[in-house]
Amino acid sequence: MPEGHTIHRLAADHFERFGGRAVRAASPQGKFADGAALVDGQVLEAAEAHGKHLFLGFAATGWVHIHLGLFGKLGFGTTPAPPPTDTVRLRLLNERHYADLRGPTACALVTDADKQAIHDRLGPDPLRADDDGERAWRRISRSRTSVAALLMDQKIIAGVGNVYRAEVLFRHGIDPYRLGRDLTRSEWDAIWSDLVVLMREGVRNNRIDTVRPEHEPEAMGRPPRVDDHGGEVYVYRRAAQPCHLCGTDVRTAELAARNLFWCPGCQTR
DNA sequence: AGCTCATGGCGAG
DNA sequence: TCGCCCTGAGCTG
Repeated sequence: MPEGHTIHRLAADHFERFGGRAVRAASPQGKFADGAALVDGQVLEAAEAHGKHLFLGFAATGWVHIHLGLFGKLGFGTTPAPPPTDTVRLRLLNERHYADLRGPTACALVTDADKQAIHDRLGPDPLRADDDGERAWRRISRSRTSVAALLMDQKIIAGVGNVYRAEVLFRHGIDPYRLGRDLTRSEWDAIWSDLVVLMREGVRNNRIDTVRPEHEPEAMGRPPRVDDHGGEVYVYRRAAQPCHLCGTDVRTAELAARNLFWCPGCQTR
């Protein structure tokens, strides 16, 4: 269950384990049997992420395009690899490592042109060094859509998911129902640069932590918090619990078939 | 055993 | 806006 930080981390993890050498590839589940057969024995030459899309580059074969969707998972292990279960869409293997892909929305061989078309339809990614928030701002500043919906739109900005959306809006005190065109330039600049910092830290730690040091439970005089999804957050999945800062109950609502979380006490701008 | 829910996204209408 | 696709964990019974 990934946001962009997970995918960038997976790209680096793949290259570290499999880069520059021939890999064995198989599709125990069968849905990628043809692709796996073409990749089998090829050298992994690149691993790249844009938003939630992962690309594994094999010179003779092209790119394996992977999108995990909501349920997909990639798990690494060291050899000897156990027999794959029947849901493994793709297993990569070398002398030392294996990687099992399960439940992806997409796993397909694509050409350079196909890959470029995917880049072209995605917005700037806070984790890509050459990207900046300019293109996103142009669309946001003209949009009558809520900033909450815009942040989840991968054509506008790539890699942000439901957790980063909720948390970055909290950190900037912004009401999620504000319209894009009502955002100020300086508010957007602050959101973008904050996402760069938060998501880089997400890649490093392989989890989403958004709580500022001065708001950590210890600093607030509260007992350490046990979190059920692996990171320290302000509002995500904390519906009806008191806000860490103001004590107001965190609210939740459905927006475009996803759960939105925010603090009505803090997010008033 | 069956249900619900989850850090996503696509295409049909 | 809705239905649909993909998997697995954590309930309930």
